[in-house]
Amino acid sequence: MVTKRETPEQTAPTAGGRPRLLLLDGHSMAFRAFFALPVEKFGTSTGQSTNAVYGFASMLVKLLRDEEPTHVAVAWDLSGPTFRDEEYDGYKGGRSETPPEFPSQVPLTQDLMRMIGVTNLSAPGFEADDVIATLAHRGCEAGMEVLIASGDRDAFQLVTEDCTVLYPGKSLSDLRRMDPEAVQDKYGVPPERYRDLAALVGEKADNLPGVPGVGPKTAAKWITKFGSLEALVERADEVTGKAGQNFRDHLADVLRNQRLNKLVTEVPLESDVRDLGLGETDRAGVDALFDNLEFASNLRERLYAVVRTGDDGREGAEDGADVAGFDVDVTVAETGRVADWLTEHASADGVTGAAPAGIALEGTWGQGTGRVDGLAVTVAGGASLFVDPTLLDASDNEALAAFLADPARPKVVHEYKGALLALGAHGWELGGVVSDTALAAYLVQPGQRRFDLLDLCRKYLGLELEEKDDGAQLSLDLGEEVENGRGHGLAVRAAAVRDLAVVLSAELDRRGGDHLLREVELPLVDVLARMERAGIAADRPYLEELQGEFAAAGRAAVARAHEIVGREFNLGSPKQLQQVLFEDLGLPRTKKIKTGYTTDADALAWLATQSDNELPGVLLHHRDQTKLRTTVEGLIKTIADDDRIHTTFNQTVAATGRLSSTDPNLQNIPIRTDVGRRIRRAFVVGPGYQELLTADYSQIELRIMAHLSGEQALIDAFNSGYDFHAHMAAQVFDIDVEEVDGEARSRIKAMSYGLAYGLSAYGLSQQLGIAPDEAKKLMEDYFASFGGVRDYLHEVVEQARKVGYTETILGRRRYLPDLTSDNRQRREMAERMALNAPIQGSAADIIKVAMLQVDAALTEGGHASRVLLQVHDELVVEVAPGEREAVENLVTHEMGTAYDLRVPLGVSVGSGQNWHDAAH
DNA sequence: GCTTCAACGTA
DNA sequence: CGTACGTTGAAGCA
Repeated sequence: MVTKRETPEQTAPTAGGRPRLLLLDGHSMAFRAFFALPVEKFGTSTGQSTNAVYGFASMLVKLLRDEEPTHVAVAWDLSGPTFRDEEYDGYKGGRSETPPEFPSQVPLTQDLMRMIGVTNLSAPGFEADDVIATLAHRGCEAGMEVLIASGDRDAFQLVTEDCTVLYPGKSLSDLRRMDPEAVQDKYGVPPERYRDLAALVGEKADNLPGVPGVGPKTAAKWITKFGSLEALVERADEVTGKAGQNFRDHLADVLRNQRLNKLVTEVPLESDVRDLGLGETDRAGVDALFDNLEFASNLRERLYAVVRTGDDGREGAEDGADVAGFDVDVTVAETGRVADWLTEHASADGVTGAAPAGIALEGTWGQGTGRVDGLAVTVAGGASLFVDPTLLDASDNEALAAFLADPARPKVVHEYKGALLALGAHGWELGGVVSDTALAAYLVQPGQRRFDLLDLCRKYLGLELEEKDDGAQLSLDLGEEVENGRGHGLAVRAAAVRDLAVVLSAELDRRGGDHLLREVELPLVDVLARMERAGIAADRPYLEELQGEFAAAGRAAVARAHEIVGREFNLGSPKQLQQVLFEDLGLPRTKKIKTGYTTDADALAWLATQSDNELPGVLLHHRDQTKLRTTVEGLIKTIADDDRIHTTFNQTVAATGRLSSTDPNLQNIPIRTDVGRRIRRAFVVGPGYQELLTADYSQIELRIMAHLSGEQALIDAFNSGYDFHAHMAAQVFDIDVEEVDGEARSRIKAMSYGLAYGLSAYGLSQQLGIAPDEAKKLMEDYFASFGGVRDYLHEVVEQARKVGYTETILGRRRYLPDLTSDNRQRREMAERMALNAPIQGSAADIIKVAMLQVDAALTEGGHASRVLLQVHDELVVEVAPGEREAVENLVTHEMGTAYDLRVPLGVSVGSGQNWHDAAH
């Protein structure tokens, strides 16, 4: 699939060919692009809208490819007044407001043009149209063929045999060629009379009213009859009817319009048309810009295919033709003939490395299970099979099962884990999956939160897939209507997945994430699917007991609070709470928030110290009890029929590479307080198993900091064998480890952990409840011993600012365009993200590798024990009878050897009948 | 019924 | 003025 691209030759006119000048009206085309593409679908993770830039670029690429111009320029309006404003102060008056998402995209588009090698032009006091008119004029005089891309109809007056206007139709890519004949056909007048027509009709967008009741038809009729507007004015008396009277009444407007709509062909410009040759593209610049804008490969590839980049034909360049067409020739095979179809199109003895088949499912999944309502397989060439699982006979079922499970027949799918769960519920296995387009897209752009197939198609294939009213059906919105029989939409999805996988794979290669996909994320999907399917056993009666207890305590707190205040109010409402605390009781104000003053736990604790009033304390207690009650209630709701809780692990949500857990979230079950910790007793070993085992990494993030920074003092602290934080404290305060008291140890512990988050001296002081000066002193003392850490953190941010992204030990990137933001708040936020991402992300890398190793070792050792949960630095394993010692050794070993750091990976394990007792 | 906000649980 | 998540109830809107 990787082919060398031919060197484009459009910058050197073929022998005897005329030079061809392409002129674009920047603002008008960018504005068209803005409205052609939904702004909410085109934006970066940091809020920069990109629809106009994307649309403009993709239109330009199409023009470069189709028209092969030798010279290109984009003319832009400047913000100041033009001579037209001086002539008519209502000029462009009643224009509706520019959408706020638009203006910031103009300089971005201009930057892109410059990097591509296209000249940007503008002239003070003139509009872009005038610049274009001037260049068009000079181009024609120089014997060039001129093309003008503009969304402004005034450009039609420039049309000649040598000068064609490309005017956008319904979509941006659909540019209509307006040559003299086309103008005549459309308006009934030749281009040189177009101004006359426009003057009569008026231009609403420019606040230039024309003759009431006169549209293009009447205007053309008059101009044809009289020959020109000039002649028409002279013989105005001869014009009959109401329209004629209106014309005479509005003659001044018409003449003004005609003066204003004349484009100036003598704008003073520094550049000569000869200087507008298409220059060389700054590939690194474009790459960086596209990364910042979070554009991906399809547009990039199409662009590089049509410009001069200096390194054309380099290996690894993707052949654009492979995806450009997206020719889906879907034939939905009759159900009942599955075996035949598979034999014909997806034969088992097909060559190794054959193009993968795309798989798409209609169905649902979650809670560790799922259901398949429809399945489509699309192979190279577009042939597709649609299967309704309820209509299969035994032989079909067998053939399909064999195909799906066969690791030798490669497949690509969107949301692999969902497919495993849904298919698994029907007894089908899925093997040979070589890519998951959602996972691949996540690794390309980890900042995105959603990876809809539709969105990805738009983004990476430039295809507008349209969701039909009836749900899963998709059609191609490329002016080409497709039939939407049952299964057709699914087959299109499967085809789209195939094409997407190719594009994303190329993109991932470029970003060095290929290894991460193939060796870590993709294999992990199967492990996660089995974890979700297994679930963790829950003790329902115990949870219900807790619920009753927390509810009663909550009710008591409510009663007490009402008693104190002397009236009833909703303790759960921050708004009512503010009323009671600050208005009724007149307690001192706390920190300001959007909706008034905060009533969070810190603030309530502070309030408790500010007066003798019991209320803050009661509120705090109520908060605790309510939080615990809702947590317990949420858990009870999710207990499945098998008395187990099946969470969903999301692999494409956290920007740093961590997993997240939802429905319910089992990664935030209380542990810090004694009361909260009791909830963990509800997670118990299930029938047929002996106990739960937990294994966690100790101080993994700090160990990663030691590894990445190379700070010897920190490395030594891990190798000392002493209590880590106490050892660190001893270093900082220059005392013996035995002399370190609890206070010193906890301060240093907070300092160490805070570092990885970009904690400030102020933040540290807040957390430790000490003066800012004291916190600052603490930081200085800390860095006096561990300066290498500070140097490393600075270096990480600097490097990220330079290249635009951070990287983990396995090469997982996080893009942070805000590092160069002018907005201080955004920039500093991005800096903290930059220093945290490699640390948190590397820890995520390590535990993912550990999960794969543990899982493989359990299988290899023939153990029935299984991993149930992952909580960022901890694994929860359900241990089968008689396997405890073996599993404990195995887990400790595999977690400890997941990655070779400069310090050992500390692992501690514990086991017990429930999650609480398995702690250590 | 939907979204936004404040609040709070975990690593 | 500390990173990364998900869930809840209240409030405001349609």
